[in-house]
Amino acid sequence: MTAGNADVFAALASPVRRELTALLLRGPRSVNDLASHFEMSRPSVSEHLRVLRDAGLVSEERSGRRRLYRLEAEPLMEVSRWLSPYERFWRDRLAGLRELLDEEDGDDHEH
Amino acid sequence: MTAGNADVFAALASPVRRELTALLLRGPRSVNDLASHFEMSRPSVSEHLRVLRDAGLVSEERSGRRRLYRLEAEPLMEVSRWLSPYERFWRDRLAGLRELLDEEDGDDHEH
DNA sequence: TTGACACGTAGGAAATCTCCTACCTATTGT
DNA sequence: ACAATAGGTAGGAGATTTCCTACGTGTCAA
Repeated sequence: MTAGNADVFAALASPVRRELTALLLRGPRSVNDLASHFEMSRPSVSEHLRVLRDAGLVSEERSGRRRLYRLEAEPLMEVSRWLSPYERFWRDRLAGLRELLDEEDGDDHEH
Repeated sequence: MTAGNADVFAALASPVRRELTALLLRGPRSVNDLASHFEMSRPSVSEHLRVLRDAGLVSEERSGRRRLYRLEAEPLMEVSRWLSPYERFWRDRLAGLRELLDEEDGDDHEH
């Protein structure tokens, strides 16, 4: 029961929390370690970690007087599964664009 | 300059807005069409569309007195790019797990 | 045992989000 | 021209987020 109820997208909506997950990608870290990368107070970082934990994105392991936070894969896989129909969508879009560029030599393209 | 400044993750944080993008995956739709799928008032849907637009996730095309909203691929590709290092991460996790299951026949597994 | 350390929680202020009901403009059909 | 349609905007209420400073608890080291 590691809890994975709360909204993963909402958890990832905060840049701070995305930064936290990026740090945890390199391996488990303690709260102070994580907090040292931010201007924010340590308790605020703790609160962000709580949100990530409620979304199941991280788990904590008590190790002495420290707690190691560890990234969990499942919710991220969920995001990936959510994304996949859109992936198909943009592949079609790009295929269409490429087709158009191949047959015409138009010169009125943005980007 | 279709605008893509605002935070894509924040835009996708709302279930309503994810539902809107899902609807738009099937093709461009007018605001009333979209709004008919929700309990919410039409102006509220308009506001959600504005958030999606600010994130570049949708664009609008004026067609007579209606406006067709259309899903845009780029911000979703951005999400996919953000996700890819994590994809590698969970592949490693799953590989490690499989390895472990192959060599041991342990019986003390959660989940 | 006692002080220092690591961390969570409480409570609150300020900002932001989400929804509403008016209300306004633009376009279409008659 | 006029009524109906489509949809954006204003302003505001209530909920939620995000940050802070205290403060409490558990653990280690001397």
